[in-house]
Parts: sequence; C-alpha cells; structure tokens
Amino acid sequence: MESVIPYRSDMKATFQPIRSPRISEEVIAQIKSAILSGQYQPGDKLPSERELIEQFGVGRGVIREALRALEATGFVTMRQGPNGGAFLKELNFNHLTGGFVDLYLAGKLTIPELNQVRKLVEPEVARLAAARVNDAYREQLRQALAGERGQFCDGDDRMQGMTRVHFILAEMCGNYLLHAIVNAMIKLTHEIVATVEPQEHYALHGAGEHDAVAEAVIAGQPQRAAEAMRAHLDQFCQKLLNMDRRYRGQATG
Amino acid sequence: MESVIPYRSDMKATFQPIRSPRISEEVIAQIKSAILSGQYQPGDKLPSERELIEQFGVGRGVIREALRALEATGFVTMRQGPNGGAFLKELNFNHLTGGFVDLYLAGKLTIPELNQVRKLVEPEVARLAAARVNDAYREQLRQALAGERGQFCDGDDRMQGMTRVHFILAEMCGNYLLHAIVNAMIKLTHEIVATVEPQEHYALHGAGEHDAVAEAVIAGQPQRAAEAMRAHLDQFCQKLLNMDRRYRGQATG
DNA sequence: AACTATTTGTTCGTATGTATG
DNA sequence: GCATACATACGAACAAATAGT
Repeated sequence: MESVIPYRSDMKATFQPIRSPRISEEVIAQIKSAILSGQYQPGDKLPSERELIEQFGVGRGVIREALRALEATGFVTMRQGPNGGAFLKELNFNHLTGGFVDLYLAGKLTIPELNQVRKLVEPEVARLAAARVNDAYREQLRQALAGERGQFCDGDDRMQGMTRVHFILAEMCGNYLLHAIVNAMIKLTHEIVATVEPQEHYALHGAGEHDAVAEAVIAGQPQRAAEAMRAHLDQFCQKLLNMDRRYRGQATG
Repeated sequence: MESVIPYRSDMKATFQPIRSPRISEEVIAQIKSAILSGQYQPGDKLPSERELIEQFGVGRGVIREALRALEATGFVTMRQGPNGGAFLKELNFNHLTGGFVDLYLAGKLTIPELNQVRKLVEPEVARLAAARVNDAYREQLRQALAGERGQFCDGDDRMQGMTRVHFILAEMCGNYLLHAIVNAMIKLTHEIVATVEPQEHYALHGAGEHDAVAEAVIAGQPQRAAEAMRAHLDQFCQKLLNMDRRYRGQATG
C-alpha cells in the first residue's frame, strides 16, 4: 500500500445538529440507552414519574411525553395504581411489523411487491422449518390444519386459520429476523384480505390449502417443503392480486 | 360444496376492550386514521395544539402526548414558531428499519441470523437491479465505486462508502418492501461494524470489494449480478462473524 | 433593530381515576 | 371503607423560537 491520505479538502462533512432543543429527546435518549445497555430487564419497573422528575430535574410534562414516546416505540408499558408505573417490555418486532401495514394503507406498497417478497422468503422459511421440525411443532401444525378445515365461519376466525400455518413456520425457522419479516408479510396479507367481503375468503383460500406444505414440513423434508410453499404462493398470490383488481374495478368503474 | 355451517355454539368470540382508558390513545387513533385515510398529505400542517384542544375537548397535556407518540412513530414532525406546528411526514421505512438495530442491541438478534437473511435477499435484489438499470443509476454506482477507492480515511466516512453500493441496489430493485428489508439489514451490519476499531475496517472491506457486483449490474446482467453478490456476501459475512468473535473473545477472556 | 404575534416547549398547582393493602 | 401510591388529566402561566411588520 502506497500512501494513505488522511484528509481531502473536498470531503463533505456530514453535519449533525449538536443537540435537540427538546429536553424530552434527551430524556428519551438516556432512558433508551439505559434499557439497551442492559441496566433494566424485561418486567423491571422504571422510576416513578416523581422520581424521574427529581433525577432529571425537569417538569412533569417532559417526563410524560418521553414515556409516551417510549411506549409508542414498544419499549415500555404503563399502568396506573399503587403497583403501577412504567415497565420495561420484552422487546419484540410487533410494533415494527405493524408499521408495514401503515405503509400499505398510506399507499407506499403494492400487492405485487408484497407477493414478490413472500415468494422469495417463505419457501426458504419452509425449508428451514422442515429441517428443524420436532414433535411439539408437528402438533401445532396438525392443529392448524384441523383449524383450517373446521372453521366454517367467516370473518376474523377464518382469516386467523388461513394464516396460522405461515406464522408457525416463521417461528419454526429459527431466525428471528426471518420471523419478523414473515410476520410483517402475513400481517400485510391479512390487512389486504380484510378489505374484501368474507364470502370471498372461500374463493381465496380453500380448506386444505396448506396441507402439502405442512405435510412436507412434518415429514422433515426441506426441499419438498420449499417447493410446496412455492407452489402454494404461486397460486395464492395470483388469486390475491385478481381479487384486489376485481374490488378496485368495482370501486373505480 | 355441501353445507356451510355459519355458526357453532362453541365458537370463541374475540372480545376487544371497548375503549382505552387513556384519552391520548383515542386522540392518536383518530389522527392516525385521518392521516391514513388520506385526509392529510405529506407536508400538510395539522391543526395547532389550541385548535386540537377545542376540537377534541381535552386538555393540552393529552394533545401533546398524542403528538409526541405520533412523532415517535414517524407520522409527524413538530416545529416551534409562528409557522410551526405538527406537520405530516412523507411516510417511509426509516423509523422501522432503525427498530431492528434496537432489537440487535437488546440481544434479540445474532450475526449469523443477519447473514442468513442477507444471503437470501440481496442476491435477488442485485438480480432485480441489473434488470432495471439505467444511465442515472449507472452513474450513481460508478461514483460509489470511486468513493470506495478514494476514501482512505477511517471511521464513519469509510463505513458510508462500504455500504453505499448496497443502498443503491436496494433502491434500484423497484420493490419498496425489499428496499426496506435491505435497508434494515445494512443498518444492522453498519451497527455491528461500528463497534470495532476503525483499523479493522480495512481487513473487513477492501477497496474494490463491490466491483464485480456493480459491474454486472451496470452491464445489465441479472444472473451474473446475483452470483457476484452471493460470492461477495459469502466472503463478507464470514469475515464479519470472525471479527465479532475476535472482539467478543477479547472482551470475555 | 425593535416589536408583535403565533406556536410549540416547559413548569407547576390541583384534582381525578385506579388499583393495592 | 379508608389510606396510599401511582398514573392521568386539566388549567394557567411563562419561556423560547420564529415569522412578519
């Protein structure tokens, strides 16, 4: 290696605002830092508002706004009462995956985009699930299949049954990131399906829809599971897209 | 189809809490609903606190806590002053992808999990990018490659250069969901790399690291691009894992 | 430069709601 | 029922930022 030039005058510095003019941001940052550094464990109680007011030396409004923001971003929950207060949540991806639904509702996502990601990710998830299957998961899958056949009702219960297998496989795959991604995709699909009339659900998702996938996973056959998932998604994604087009067609003309 | 039983007496209803005992939750829900239903466009100003107090018939603290929560979840930004107020943000995935970093810092994600997802997703992203390349993107990629070679400095600037190509490809792929996922993965990688000393960055990421990938994309060769990305990630992910192990080994003994 | 007006940022006193003992 | 400890809520006041005059 020849010469290392440590500085170039045309290098653009990325200026950051020194400090937020807002005290609550500072409070949020300090509490968040304390949480992420492991000072608090899930279930632990943060100091009460009164104590926080004293320790930070700020007004009550600042503390309350900070705690609200931390609650909205999934870090704490708050309860009233003598044993109440702000409690640390077990951090998970639920508030994140819900955000993708908001993006869809705001028109930033399309169904083909969703389908493309599902087809890319979920066959691999099924493959991993098949490689890690055990008896407890086999039982969960069998119950989910039975649920798909048994739920003759419409509405939310049926939708729950439609997506149950996908949720189980996402958890089975043993990768929390994949779990989160699939969770977001399924929630999105759920949201899209929820916009149409319940009688459409039968056309969209017949009983036994997931039999091939689940059976391959239960049998512990990764390759077969991946292919079955791909086949299932090829069909389902097309149906979902057609259904949406019919509905938009009705609405717009 | 034989008979459809619309009701079973043992069907469990999913009861929902009638109302949150918290007024601010109600305010949040109504404002969010107004936003997602398209009543407000990005850049629009929400009513001032004073107006919201009147319209909702609640105290100022409630309004402020609601606005803080909406700010924390990426819906609005707030400014002080005569032309200030709460303004609707262009909804995007930044606050979501940042959440994955928090999950990592909280110890819910491991590097092998991250690597697995990157190897699954990013070759496909490179493939899609190569199929959609145009001159504007070609120029961006060339500048990114030049940046990788030109940045002999350490620290943040170098890290920016290391990830630039990945960000561009994510944007190029034409799928906002994939864009978001890759964004999250790169931010995570960025966070992991940031924990080690800058001199390690050279070992982790040499100049020309992305040449093969970028050239295939610029040439508009999807298959080659995907394979180049896979090869790049195979190497990089292994180096990242080794580096992390070295550092944890130092720390723990 | 000085002043005014508007809007968010912050504090405090007080009162209410909620759940435990 | 009562006392306690906590969050929740209201209202009034002042501070700070920033536009226009």
